[in-house]
Amino acid sequence: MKTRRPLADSTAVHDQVYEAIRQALITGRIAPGKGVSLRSLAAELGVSPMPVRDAVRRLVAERALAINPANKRLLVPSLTADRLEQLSLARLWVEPELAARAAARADTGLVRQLQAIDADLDEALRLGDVDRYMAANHAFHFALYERADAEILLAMAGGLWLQIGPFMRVVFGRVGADVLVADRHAEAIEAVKAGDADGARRAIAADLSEGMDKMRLAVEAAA
Amino acid sequence: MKTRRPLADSTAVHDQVYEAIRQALITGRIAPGKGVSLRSLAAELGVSPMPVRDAVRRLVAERALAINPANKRLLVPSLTADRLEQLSLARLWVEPELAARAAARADTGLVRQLQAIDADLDEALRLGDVDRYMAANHAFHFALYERADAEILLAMAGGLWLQIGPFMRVVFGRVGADVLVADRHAEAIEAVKAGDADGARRAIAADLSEGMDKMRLAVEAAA
DNA sequence: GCGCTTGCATTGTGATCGCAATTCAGGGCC
DNA sequence: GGCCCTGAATTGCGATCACAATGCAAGCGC
Repeated sequence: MKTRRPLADSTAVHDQVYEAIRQALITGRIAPGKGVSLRSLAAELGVSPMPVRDAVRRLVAERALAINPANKRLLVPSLTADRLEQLSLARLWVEPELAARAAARADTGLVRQLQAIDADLDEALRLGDVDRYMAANHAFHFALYERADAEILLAMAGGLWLQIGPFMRVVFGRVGADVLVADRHAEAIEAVKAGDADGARRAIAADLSEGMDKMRLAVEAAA
Repeated sequence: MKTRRPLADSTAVHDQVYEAIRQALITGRIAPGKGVSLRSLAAELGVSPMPVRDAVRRLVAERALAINPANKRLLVPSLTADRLEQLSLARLWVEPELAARAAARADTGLVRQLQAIDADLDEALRLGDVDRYMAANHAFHFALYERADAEILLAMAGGLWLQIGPFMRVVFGRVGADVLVADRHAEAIEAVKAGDADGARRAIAADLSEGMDKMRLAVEAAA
């Protein structure tokens, strides 16, 4: 337990903690609205409260976690229609923009990479493996977005996905993953292959738009 | 030095530190590209390194500070044309959107508030008080945006202003504040008064667009 | 005189401790 | 039986210490 790690060779502990909590949030393992605590998280992850504090600060700054202003206690933000609407709007702006830039900078390597991820995604869908589907979907979008060479916009998109994560889990829990997909990815790949920026923008916008509509319905149904 | 504060009555220390560093960044008191350290900041602010760590984590998450990936040391992000372009794009999307929503929800109280701030802004301009001008400009925009009742978009706008802060200082250092203003604020106020969402959107978009163009020129001139 | 190396100062990270405040359960009182 | 009050446990915040690693500069060797 007390083994001191040589700090520089691998990622810092607070980064690992950050990733762990992030994944737990995205996959919905921590229920929205529920309260958490530094010490409980630390115990659960087998680390001291210190790196958890650092990770939590980051997550709060990214609005993936919230602080009850009265008692200053941590809690997972609740899923509201209002939040979803704002997140949808923001995603529908940034992500098509990133897709358009990426398409303009694409090469055959990217196309092959996207095709491979999309194949994996279809496989996950066929098997009904929700976790794998979500991972592949994330991988697909961000493999594309990274090519946009737009650090700030990319970070914005990452933050939005982090906040939208819990909503996705709600959708999958209600309607199943299969209804979510109406393959706009192939459309996007074609646009990328052709270097068609506007085509990629439209494909990604359509992809998001459909997904967010499903989430909206699921959230409304939950209320 | 060791006086323990009753924590609940006022804001926490790490929040005060956050605000202090934030202001220092926005007003350009810490030069971009320069390195800072937790202990030096702590000493400068007269607090222990601990709350500085918390504040810095937040600022890094908001990309107002950066970490040199090699030595993990802190530094103020440099001003590049690429960063400015992305920030401009993002601002030109969120802020007009916020303005439009605010205009739809406005009342006479907001109008009076905006008029008062704008008067203060003009006064600052007349006196050549750059700090006061920047504070008033910030106050004007966010008094409006807060009325949009869109927490997430508002936070996004806040993060963008924080990142754009150093650029503003560069502009003022080069061309002076007076050339920045071509009073779109009056135009915005009129739209708000009339509840004209699209008018407010256009006015704010024009305001930003002109300001960002000035910054672009200043940054290009610096290279 | 110049380059390299060694030693010290500084840096970020993590652990541990103390404090104030809130939360919650239990038990006594009416 | 229901209400309140009290005490223990939990929580977030801040301070201090320890440690590995990097940066920097003085001093040695050539």
